Amino acid sequence: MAKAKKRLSIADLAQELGVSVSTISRALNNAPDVSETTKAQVWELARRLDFQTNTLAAALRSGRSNMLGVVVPHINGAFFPEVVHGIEDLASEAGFNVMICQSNEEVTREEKQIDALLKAQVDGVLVSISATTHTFGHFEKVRQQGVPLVFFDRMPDIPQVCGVVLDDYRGAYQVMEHLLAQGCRRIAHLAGPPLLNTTFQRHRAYREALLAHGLPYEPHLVVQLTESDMAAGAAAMEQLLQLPELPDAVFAAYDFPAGGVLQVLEAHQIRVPEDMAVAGFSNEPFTTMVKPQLTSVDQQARHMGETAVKLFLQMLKRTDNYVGQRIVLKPKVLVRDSSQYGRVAHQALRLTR
Amino acid sequence: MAKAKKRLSIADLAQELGVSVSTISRALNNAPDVSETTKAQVWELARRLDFQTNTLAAALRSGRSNMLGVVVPHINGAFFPEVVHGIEDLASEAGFNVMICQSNEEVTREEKQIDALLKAQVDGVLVSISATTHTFGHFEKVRQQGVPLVFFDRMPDIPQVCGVVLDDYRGAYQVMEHLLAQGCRRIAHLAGPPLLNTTFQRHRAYREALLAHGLPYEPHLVVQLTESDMAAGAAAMEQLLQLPELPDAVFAAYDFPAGGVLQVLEAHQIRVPEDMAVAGFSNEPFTTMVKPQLTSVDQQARHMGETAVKLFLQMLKRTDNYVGQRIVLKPKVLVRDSSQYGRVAHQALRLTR
DNA sequence: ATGAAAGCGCTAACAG
DNA sequence: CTGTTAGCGCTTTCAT
Repeated sequence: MAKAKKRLSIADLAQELGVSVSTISRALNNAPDVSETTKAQVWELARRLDFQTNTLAAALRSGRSNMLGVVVPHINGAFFPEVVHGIEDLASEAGFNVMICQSNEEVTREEKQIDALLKAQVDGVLVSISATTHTFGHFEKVRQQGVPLVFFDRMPDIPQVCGVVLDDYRGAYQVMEHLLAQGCRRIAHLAGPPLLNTTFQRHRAYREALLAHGLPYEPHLVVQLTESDMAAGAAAMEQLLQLPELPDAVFAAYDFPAGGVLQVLEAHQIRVPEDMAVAGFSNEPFTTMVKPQLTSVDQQARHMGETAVKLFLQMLKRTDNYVGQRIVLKPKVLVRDSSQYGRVAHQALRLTR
Repeated sequence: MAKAKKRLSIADLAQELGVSVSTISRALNNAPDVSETTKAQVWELARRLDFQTNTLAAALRSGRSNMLGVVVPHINGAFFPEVVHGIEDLASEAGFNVMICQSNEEVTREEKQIDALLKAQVDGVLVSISATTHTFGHFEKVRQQGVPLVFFDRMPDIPQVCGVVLDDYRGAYQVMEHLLAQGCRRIAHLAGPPLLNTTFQRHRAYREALLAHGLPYEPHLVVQLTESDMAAGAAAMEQLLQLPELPDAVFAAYDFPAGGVLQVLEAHQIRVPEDMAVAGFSNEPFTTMVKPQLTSVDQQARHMGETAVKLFLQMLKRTDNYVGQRIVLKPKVLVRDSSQYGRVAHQALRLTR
């Protein structure tokens, strides 16, 4: 195996072509003030020698790295991967390389990741905060360094943030209206982290929809999930089954717990949706694979990712202290058999909230 | 909003403390030859001023970036995210930052990602190749630059590669033995990309298990999947249903297609496993949420990720032309209701192949 | 249209 | 134990 050869630098190309390094640099960057002939020569030589410009050096000198940092809480399930897809598509189109980091739902890790990104001199940071993020100093730091900061889906509750979110309230409210329209009157809720905007809104919609329909908000019908996986949903359902009076519907803040609910109900031979309707949130692919298929809410993942990048590009163009906008995407409720009596073909809910 | 202040450099710290930059550098890097007192002073000052060492400059100068590049075909499903978790855990423990890239199952993208990683001067590259990777020049380039290269799960068929894979053959063979033991005699196979080592081995095991049991290998019972999602599995099953004589079992190379199979069978009111047994591969979480629960094979995702990092660390320590080893992990067959008549509590298969 | 030269912020000899 | 110094490879004025 060949010993690590010294990589060539633009100086090598310069020497080879008998021009200066600056000419090489300009040619490689397609600067407007280089003659077409030299430019062609340089590119040809670079191609022939398989020259790779050292991005580190370029970034160090220019202050721009052409890298976009992305911090997500995790990449389980379909949502975040799909968002990341959207991000990558648009970002690479715009000439940026994307660096993905997982915070693992831990603030400390999130802080470290942000630090690492900043140190790597990324040109922008896109973040969906962790469930344990209740301090925001690390985000301030990003802004102080003049690095565009865009949030997506999960957004901190601080002023002047730029980002794109789903209208979680609306999505959840529509689910509730649907359940209520189906005749459910004792609806339980499996709630996500109360400090996340997303699950907070879903919970709020749950509550307000009940009240708007003259039903009481009963705290013992609300179970706080500690995880967002199947097991957590199953545990929550077991807990609900201890109640003297059972709910007639369960609305979970995430799909996986809703899946756990279905399992427990089946084990207890409780029919869905006849005895109990079930709905989740996220439109995970598995929701159409379970029986009955799970009612859920589409979160526009891909669109969200693309929008985040667009916001970033906007910030990049504007002045230093431009504070971007906040975009809200419309959710799409997908009514399926787990909540639908009689399996009537059902149009998307038309809501007049 | 504050205007992007100039970030401080070690020169600033040096001036502040009245020492030289090299002392600062050494202190910050915990070099052994710095007095504890100065070291403490430096760290204290750095902390107080919230100094961030510029990794770009450090990497440019030292040639080491403390970054590990990871290229995966995608991050859908649970497998690759889990592997990535394993990688991140061990890598961050060893002081490396992980940069995740998706090839999207496209060689061209894979090549670009590798180039980008190389340009960013990563200290190592961990790759699971795309389904369309049939040329390997980009991997050669990695080696030529002396950058440790480790494959995981999907590995190119070239000599002297270092990596960690699952014993896909064994896993698939065990599934087949299980199906045969259950009395299945006309087993269909939904095959993955024939040029990927993983799915190639699963297919080979399918074939050889049949032959070993005196059964014919019938090409029309093998459907080549074009995607690895539910829809592809559903389409494949519809195709199998056209056969004059139906199979009595379906072994899919991936879980999601197997899920699609279940759906189609249910739509056609074909009972599982009584009329047709079904098995997948990957042990996706949803496999325990469908009804009947899906027999599958655990791929040791986390362990695989950790092993890949260990291999990388080994290569880092060795000489330039050390070619790492190839590690094979044992799969674990998980027999569930989709293939198990009579729902007998079943131990993990004990195999004497 | 091209070249010369000054760094970006840091590390690593080498010298004390 | 600490300081001096020469770059890492590139971009970017400022000249020409």
